[in-house]
Amino acid sequence: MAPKPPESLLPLTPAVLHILLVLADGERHGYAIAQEVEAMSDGQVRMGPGTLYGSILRMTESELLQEVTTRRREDGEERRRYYQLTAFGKRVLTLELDRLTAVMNVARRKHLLGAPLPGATLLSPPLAEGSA
Amino acid sequence: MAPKPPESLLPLTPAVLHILLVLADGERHGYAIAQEVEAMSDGQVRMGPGTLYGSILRMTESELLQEVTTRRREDGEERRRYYQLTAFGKRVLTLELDRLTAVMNVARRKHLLGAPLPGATLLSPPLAEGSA
DNA sequence: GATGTATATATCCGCCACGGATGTAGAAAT
DNA sequence: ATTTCTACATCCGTGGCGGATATATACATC
Repeated sequence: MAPKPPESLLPLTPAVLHILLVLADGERHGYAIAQEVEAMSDGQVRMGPGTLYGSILRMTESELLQEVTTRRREDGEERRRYYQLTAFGKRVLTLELDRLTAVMNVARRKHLLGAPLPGATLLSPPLAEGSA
Repeated sequence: MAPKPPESLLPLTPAVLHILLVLADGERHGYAIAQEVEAMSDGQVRMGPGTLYGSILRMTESELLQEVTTRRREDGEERRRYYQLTAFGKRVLTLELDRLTAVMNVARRKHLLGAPLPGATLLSPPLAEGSA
């Protein structure tokens, strides 16, 4: 069921990439995503509600994410809505990181970066399970 | 005359980043830029005329580029319009590459990439101080 | 107990970049 | 002569961004 070629979603927008990166650690609710993005980018990337919930909606529609239904209701946290990556989302994230690695390699060849990457550039870590 | 903080232009769109990367080698005319971008991205990034000339226009307005006037007229190449990076453009490119390096480092910490970057030299030490 | 701030989600809408379609035109090839 | 490639330019529909705004709960402060 995600018969869409993952390459067709590339390149990702910064907002989408950052959301995927946060969710690579595990499920999060929307507000937490925004906070982590800001933290991980050292305050450089700020996600307002428009970008946040708009991106989440589009990403859910394109099946990069899915809402976690098992959680919630346990405490008084009914307000929060948790999201997690789909297998498709992980694949797209990997492809985008590969693409960025290639871009960085170009930059390095042009001596725009300091350090050379040790050979093994883009190998995709085993994708493991496929929920969905 | 470029009193605009370079960070305000970040993050760059893929089109703008690729154009800057091509021009980092030296001056090029528009059509050559499009060809090199397609070549360097291994055909993944295709730049139609709308994106190409639209981006060049905006980049010139924001002083990332400037047209080269000394050239031309030498042969029968009056058609071509050559562009080169400004110092401001080089600075923005460096900042964007630093930003991308930081993103890649985050990805690496999460084990989404294979190889560790040795130096990651050119940014300010990401850890260190505890402001904010 | 009222007021303020942080948490948390949601919608609306203007702005603007992308990028395909289209047009022009000289140069080179067939 | 016609086609193709080079080279630049403009138009405009689509869609993401992202601030403004709204709602509501929890908690701290006064």
